[in-house]
Amino acid sequence: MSEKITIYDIAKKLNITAATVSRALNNSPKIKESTKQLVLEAASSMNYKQNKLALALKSGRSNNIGVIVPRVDSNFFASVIRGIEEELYPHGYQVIICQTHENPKRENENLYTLIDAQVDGILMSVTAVTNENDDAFQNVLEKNVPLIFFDRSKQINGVSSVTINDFKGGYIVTKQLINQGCRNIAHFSGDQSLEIFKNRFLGYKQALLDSGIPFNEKYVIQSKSSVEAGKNAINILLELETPPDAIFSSSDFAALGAIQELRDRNINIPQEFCVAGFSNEPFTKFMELSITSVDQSPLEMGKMSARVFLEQVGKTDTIKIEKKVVLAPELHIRKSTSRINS
Amino acid sequence: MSEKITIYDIAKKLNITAATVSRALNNSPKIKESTKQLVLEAASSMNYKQNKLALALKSGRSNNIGVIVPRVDSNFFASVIRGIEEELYPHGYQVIICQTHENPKRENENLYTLIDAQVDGILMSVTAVTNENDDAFQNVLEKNVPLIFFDRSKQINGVSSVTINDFKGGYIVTKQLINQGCRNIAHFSGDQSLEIFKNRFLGYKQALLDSGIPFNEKYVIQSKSSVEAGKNAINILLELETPPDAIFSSSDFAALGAIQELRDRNINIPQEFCVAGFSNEPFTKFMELSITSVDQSPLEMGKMSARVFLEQVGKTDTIKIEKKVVLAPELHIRKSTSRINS
DNA sequence: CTGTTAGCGCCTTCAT
DNA sequence: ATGAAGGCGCTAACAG
Repeated sequence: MSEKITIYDIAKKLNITAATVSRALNNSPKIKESTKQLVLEAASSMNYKQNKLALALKSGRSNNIGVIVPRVDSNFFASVIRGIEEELYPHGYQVIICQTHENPKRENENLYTLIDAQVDGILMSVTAVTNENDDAFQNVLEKNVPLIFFDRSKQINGVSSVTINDFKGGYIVTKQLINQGCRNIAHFSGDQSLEIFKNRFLGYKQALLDSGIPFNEKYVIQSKSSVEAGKNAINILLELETPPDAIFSSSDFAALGAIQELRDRNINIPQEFCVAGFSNEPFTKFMELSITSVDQSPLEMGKMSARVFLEQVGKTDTIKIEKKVVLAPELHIRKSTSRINS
Repeated sequence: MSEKITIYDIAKKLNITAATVSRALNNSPKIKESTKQLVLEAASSMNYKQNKLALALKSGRSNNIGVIVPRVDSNFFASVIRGIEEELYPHGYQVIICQTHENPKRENENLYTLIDAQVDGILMSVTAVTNENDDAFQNVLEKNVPLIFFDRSKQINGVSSVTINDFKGGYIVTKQLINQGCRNIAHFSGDQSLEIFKNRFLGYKQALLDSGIPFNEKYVIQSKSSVEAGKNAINILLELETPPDAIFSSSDFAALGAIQELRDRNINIPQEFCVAGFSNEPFTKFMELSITSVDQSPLEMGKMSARVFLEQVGKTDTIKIEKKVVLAPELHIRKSTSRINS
């Protein structure tokens, strides 16, 4: 019952050859309509299933695409993956998930593993910008496997990317803080070797300049994306002789940490202190004191990455199609930075 | 440069045969140490990579396992997937993700697609309990592909599952509400054709009985897992002539909706009304009015499912190893049900 | 210890 | 319109 049945079994039953069966199944025009019917019926009655592995071996295409992310249990990455899967599903691609856990070595392994597995493309968010993985990326390109970066990208010739305009994101959120009357605006940044964090920072800086507010280096703190890190960071800032009156955090989690700490110190938000985050994590909306944040439209980012992949796949041209898609960030203004209505 | 190089290329270069190369690469004891070295060196210098597809075709094993979930962008499922990936990674398995979007038809397609793709196992959370997909499940079993349910399971002979004790979860959370002095405890349930929701409900009911509190059918409302659904549900309850003074919701999102609505009506939580949820979504902890919820240890559930798979894979015995792992739920008591400290 | 051969399941020229 | 034969890359008897 569970025996694998092949086109040879069908051929034998019909007293024809496997080649004919193959052609019939693939709807080749060279096959007589009558035999085509015969084959189709036999195939379904015998419960025939094409062996994708054999097909993949023969064609060199696996119909799998690999997705590499730092971790899958974050709302942002999970949403991107959802978008990718939804977009690729109708095209018959399966999505293979890899996690780096922010470890460049894992990233390296994942890249080689996916290539070994003969994926038809790799969509990924870069973990770090060491160049120790350059060989792995080169390997991907040499194998002519489409490589697409989303969100966290890396400058490599011939590689497409889908990102948001992080500079603008940083800019508009900072402007909002300024509009609320804040003048001593601090910034929690991530690892600035990653472009996304660098650009958010630059947007922040530019907004200050454009408003005639001097940039203060002491107001910029590099912190991890966690509640704990946010608490630590705000504590450092509050020790300054001129403590800030607002924070733009590159991470919603760090923003939350700051808020919790401020509250413990009975500092009124948003009246005395405004806080804004980045990523629009679900909880920012749900909080009683909802948190202003910049949305990165992860679902759309995933879908767009998938579309870029679909455009590139199969194109054997050595002329690399390098496509840079930049999505617009969207500021969600909430209570944590709304002095007007509070 | 990007040409695929095979064991034949290595063989040719070394004037030996491909079989020898294969054996050397696989560290066969029959190969002279010296030639083994030669082969290894040649392989690395020629940048040889094994073609997994050919291997898979030959062995019938793909080293891929399929994971089917309703959606990937929920903290619970994402965490389970993370657990699965982490556990299987050291064993060389890749994880293929499929989403059903709660659509039985998609579930059916996903099952067949994964079998077509020759996955070595399927780990899944069932979408619905129609029996329209019975053929698809049977197909999996006939192909002798290990099938493991996590969280949402389905009673099928020979299929293992990893779940939590939902009955107990419903029981302990209801007990907590009773301990806080609540006597008119309502329940938001999910689709009770799914065992998890049925069991949470039964636990709730039992807790009431054990405390001598009469069960009131009108207090049980079936609602979707969304903020909006929670609002609708609470509004219905508040119309009753004896409105409840507490809710145990099978969904954190619905619990949140209820809380928002209660707050709009200036009903004091937890003093006048207690609310508890289920799943321990991140936001339940982050809220200023943190929400009591039952943790399902999704990471552990994922790892455990993976381990059960690893135990079963390769066992060709027709004696099916049916293993039922039940994890303990953990109640996280927070402000929404804590009258003592507030 | 190494070479020869066959085959995993499918597709695709080349004949007929 | 169909059959025959070779090969995708690798492994596993079976020889020697």
